Amino acid sequence: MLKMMMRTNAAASSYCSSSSRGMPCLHPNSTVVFVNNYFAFFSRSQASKAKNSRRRRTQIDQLAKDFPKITNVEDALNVFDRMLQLRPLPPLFRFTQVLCLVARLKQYSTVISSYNQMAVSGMVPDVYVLNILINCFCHLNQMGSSFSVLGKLFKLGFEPSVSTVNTLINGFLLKNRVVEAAGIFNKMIKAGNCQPNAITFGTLVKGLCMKGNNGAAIQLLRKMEERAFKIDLIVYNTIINSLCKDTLLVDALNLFSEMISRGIAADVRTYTALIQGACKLGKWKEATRLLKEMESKNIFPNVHSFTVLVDTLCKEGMVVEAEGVVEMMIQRDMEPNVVTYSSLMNGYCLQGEMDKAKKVFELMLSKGSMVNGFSYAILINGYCNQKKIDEARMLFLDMSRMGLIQDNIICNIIVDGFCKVGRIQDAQKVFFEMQTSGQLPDVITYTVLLDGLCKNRQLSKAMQLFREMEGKKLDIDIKIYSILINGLCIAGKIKSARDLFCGLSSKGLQPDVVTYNVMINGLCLGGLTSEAEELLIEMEEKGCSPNDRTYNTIIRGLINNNDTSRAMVLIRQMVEKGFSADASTMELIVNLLCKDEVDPALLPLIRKSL
DNA sequence: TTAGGGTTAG
Repeated sequence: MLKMMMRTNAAASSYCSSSSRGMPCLHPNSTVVFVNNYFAFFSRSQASKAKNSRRRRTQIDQLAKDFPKITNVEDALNVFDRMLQLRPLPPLFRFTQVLCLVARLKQYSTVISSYNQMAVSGMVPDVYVLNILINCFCHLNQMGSSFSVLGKLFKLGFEPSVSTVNTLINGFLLKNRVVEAAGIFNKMIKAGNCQPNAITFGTLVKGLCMKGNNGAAIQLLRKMEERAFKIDLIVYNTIINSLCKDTLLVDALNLFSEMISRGIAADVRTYTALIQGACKLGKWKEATRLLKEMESKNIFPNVHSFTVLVDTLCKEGMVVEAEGVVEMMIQRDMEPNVVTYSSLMNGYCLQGEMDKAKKVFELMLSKGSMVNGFSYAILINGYCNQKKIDEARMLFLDMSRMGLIQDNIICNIIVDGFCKVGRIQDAQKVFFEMQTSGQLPDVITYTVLLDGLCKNRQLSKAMQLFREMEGKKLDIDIKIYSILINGLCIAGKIKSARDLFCGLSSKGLQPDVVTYNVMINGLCLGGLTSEAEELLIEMEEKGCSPNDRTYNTIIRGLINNNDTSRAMVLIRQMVEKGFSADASTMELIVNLLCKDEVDPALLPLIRKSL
């Protein structure tokens, strides 16, 4: 394990530092070393040669036999080290096999450091090895290094294969860099010596799905059909999964039927995606039907499938049922993984059952290396939502000790947590620490802090932050303007809020229901209830439907401004639309009833609204 | 021996 960690730490940087000098980390005289080794080997006696050759072949054969048994990085590296000690070295493809195994285990840095060891031993890479390296750098988000390897590929006199291009396209898509991915694809077509294959299209389908563009993904699938490319299970699964995530279960089931009618058998991933789609829509009967159908086809749910069930049940508030699924897994000798437990923990957090959530977290800790950044984020978020910021902060600090990265998502959670309890200085401290540690705040960090400053009546600091956002050319959307309009309203600057609201269309932005709600609230706070009512009419005319929050805000505004009769009209409207009074509106209505300020004829209506 | 598919957090 220690050996593996040392390799991983030395990994990518080793390649990059040398490649930045224009010389990737291959041994400078690798061919010479290889030839010297070769001749040194042949200079031995013939008898010794035959004996050694037999022994070496046996050793390599034994190592090759071990390959399928390798399920972890330690074993892979063990085999790799034994191979490196053999003289002469085993053929390159044996090393490539090990690199593949490690890459499949997602230990990309380890692949790179192992490659560097091969280079030091004098091995010259071929296209396969270089493609594996490019793939690893892509997964490590080091596209620059990927292109350095591509340069090396040319230098060695190779041509990029279709796999090289597919790997680079996938690398860009992994990072949402669709334009660059499309650029490589177009170059590939233009150059003509490397034609796209089914995997190229499969990769592009995945890219479109990642962007939520299911329609375009299906169109590409149809183009594949026109060009007689084989459409396999992976392409179908990619689109079915994307449709299910977007709760388009009917479309997913249609594609599923098409797939089956073409003789492509579904697998556990297909069914898992469909079950998730059904669960997300609360169609539990459909989920059960799919579960029975898959088992009737001898396709059995695995840890992923059960985890999807646990997650969706928890998000539907059915934590007891989710517990049952975890118990069922254990009964079936299926070990729940970090995602299963984290999902269950999230379920408890959503219910505010922090003690139970903490117990799951402790259970995970007791199982060794089961806790990851996600687990921390879920628990920290749970504590923040319960306004238990000190518990959240302790966990946040604990992450560094555990060697876990406090990424933007976690920092944003903790900044928000501090803001929600009014500890703006602590929130700002995390915000500044992010900048000094190189974990640059993103648009969500800014949004969270801006909201915190506004709600804690620190308007000048909020405006300063907003200007910083503009200066950094962050994508300032309608949510951010809603926060700012709300801040101005809370500070009593209704005119400024109204000016900002009226200027939205000139910025190409449309107010949404939240923007209308905060502006209506501001107008009510300023006693401008007639204008608030006009805005209610305007929003409906512009196709933005008011919600229960809109009605509650305006009704409270009218009551607070002693316009009981208009409040009653809007209570009627609210009830007719199926909305009801929230706790604070209810309190105001009850006060009115106590003061006999309500027409008794309206009592049945009020009862309905409560 | 290389490239495309499923689960958790703001």
